[in-house]
Amino acid sequence: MSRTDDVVNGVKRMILEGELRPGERLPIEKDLAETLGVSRGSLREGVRALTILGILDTRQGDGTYVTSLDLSRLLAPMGFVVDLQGDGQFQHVHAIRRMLEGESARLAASRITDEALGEAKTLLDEAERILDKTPQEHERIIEIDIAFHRIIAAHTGNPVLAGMVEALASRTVRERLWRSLREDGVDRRTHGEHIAILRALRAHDPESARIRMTNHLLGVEDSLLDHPLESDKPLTGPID
Amino acid sequence: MSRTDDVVNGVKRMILEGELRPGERLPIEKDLAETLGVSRGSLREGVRALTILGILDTRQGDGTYVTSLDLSRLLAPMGFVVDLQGDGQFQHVHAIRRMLEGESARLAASRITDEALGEAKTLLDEAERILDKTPQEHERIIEIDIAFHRIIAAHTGNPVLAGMVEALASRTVRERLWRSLREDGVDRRTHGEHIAILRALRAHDPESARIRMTNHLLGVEDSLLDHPLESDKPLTGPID
DNA sequence: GTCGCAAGAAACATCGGACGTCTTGCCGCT
DNA sequence: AGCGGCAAGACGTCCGATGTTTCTTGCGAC
Repeated sequence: MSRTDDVVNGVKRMILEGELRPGERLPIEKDLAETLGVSRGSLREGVRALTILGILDTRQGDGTYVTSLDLSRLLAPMGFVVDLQGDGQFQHVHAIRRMLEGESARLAASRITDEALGEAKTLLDEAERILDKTPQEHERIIEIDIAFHRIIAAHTGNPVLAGMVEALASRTVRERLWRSLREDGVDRRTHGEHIAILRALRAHDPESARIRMTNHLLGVEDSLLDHPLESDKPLTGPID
Repeated sequence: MSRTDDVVNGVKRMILEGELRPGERLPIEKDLAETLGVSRGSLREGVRALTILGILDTRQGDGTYVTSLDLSRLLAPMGFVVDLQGDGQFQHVHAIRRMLEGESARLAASRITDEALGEAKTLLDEAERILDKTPQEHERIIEIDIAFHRIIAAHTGNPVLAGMVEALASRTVRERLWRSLREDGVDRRTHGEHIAILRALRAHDPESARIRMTNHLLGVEDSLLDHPLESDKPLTGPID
C-alpha cells in the first residue's frame, strides 16, 4: 500500500462518509497532506489520479474541488479504456454497445420529447443534404451520427445508460468503424436505418425502436466482418 | 493542458502507435521525463494516474510496465466509480446490471461447459447447507452469490461483458443490496431463483436463462423498493 | 457613496535534488 | 557448479523554491 493509495483511499472514504460533498472544496494541499500523513508530492500524485478519474477537479490559483460526481463525467475514463482496445476485441465492445443502445432506443421511445424528435429530424435532414452532395463532408456525417445516437441515449431516463453508451460509442470508436466502411456507400444505407429508428421513436413504439436500433448496429458489424481492419490484434499479440 | 496531461496522452499515444506493447517496460523515469519534456514529479503524477486506471504497473526497484490491457483489469476502475454513486442513482446502475446480466445468462446458456455447471452446482449446494443452519454465515452467502454470477459472466465468450458485469456487481454493490434485504429472509427466495437459473443453463436454453436471470434481478430491485436504504441520496443533495 | 484598478495573499503547477528502499544480477567464494 | 553477498539500477518519498493563476482587499478617483 503506497502513500498514493493512502491518498486515493482517504479521499474516497471522505466522500463516501459524507465528509466531503459534491462541489465542496478540499483542504489546501499542505493541510490535506498533513492530515493523510503524506508529503505534498505524494498527495499531488493521488489527487491527480482522482482528477483523471473525474472525481476531483483542481483549479490553479483557487483550490481542489469534488466534482458533481455525475455519471457522464465519471464514465468518461471508460471511453479512454475502450480506445486502448485492440481491434481484435472490437467486436466484443460493439456487441455490448448493441445491447445497450437497443435498450436505449426501447426506453427512449416511451419518453422522448417532441422537441428532441425535432432535433433528430433536423440532423437527419442535414445528413440527407450531405449525401446528395459531392464531395461528401464525411467528418460532418460522423458528427451527425454521434449526435443522433446521443439524443436517443439522453432520453432514456437513465443517466448511467446514457453515460455508458457515450463511452462505448466514442469518437475513436466511430472513426474506427467508418474507416473501413466509407468505400462501400454504406452511409446511404446507414442513413435509411437512422430514419427507420426515428420513425419508430415518433410512433413511441418501444419494441420497434429497439429492433430498428439493433438491426442498425448489426448492419455496421456485418460490414466490419466483410471488410476487416488491416491491423487486427495489434495490441494483444505476444511480445517479440 | 497540464504537464501531467502531456504524460498521459504521450504514453497513450505510444501504446496506440505500437511503440509500447502490453507487458513491455517503459524507459526509466529520468529518460521518459526528458523525452516528454516534463520534470520527474510531473511524470510520476501521470504514471500514477495511468496505474490507477489499470494501464501501467510499477514495481519498485524494477521498472514500470504496460499491463496486459485485459478488460478485466481496465474495467476495474469503473467499479470504483460505481461505488461512489449515491443511493439515489443506484436503481439506474442496477437497471444496467439487469440488462447486461440478462444477456450474460442468455449467451452463457449456449457456451457454458459441464465443468462450470458443476462448479455452480457445488456453490449452490453449499448455499443450501448454510441456509439450513443457524446462525447463517451471511458473509459466505454473499461470496457465493458473487461467485455464481461470475461463473456465468465468464462463459459468455465476451470478455468485455464479463468485465462490465464484474464492475457493476462489485462487492460494495452487493453489500449495499444485502444490507437492506437480510431481514426478510429473501435469501431463501434468492437461492431458489439461482437454482432456476442453473436449471436453464443446464438445459442450454438461452431464452429461459435470460428470463430467469432478469426475473432474479428484478426481484432484488423490488425488495429494494419495499425497503429503501436509510441514507437516500447522501451524495447528490445540495450543499449546505 | 460607488466604481475601478492595482497590490497583495492564497493556492495550485512545476521543478530539481537528495535520500530511502527494493529488485536484480553479477561476481567471487566455496 | 552452486551459493551467498554486494553493488548498481530503478522506483518511492520527501523537501524547498519558484512560477502562474485566481481571488480578495484596500485605496483613490469620480
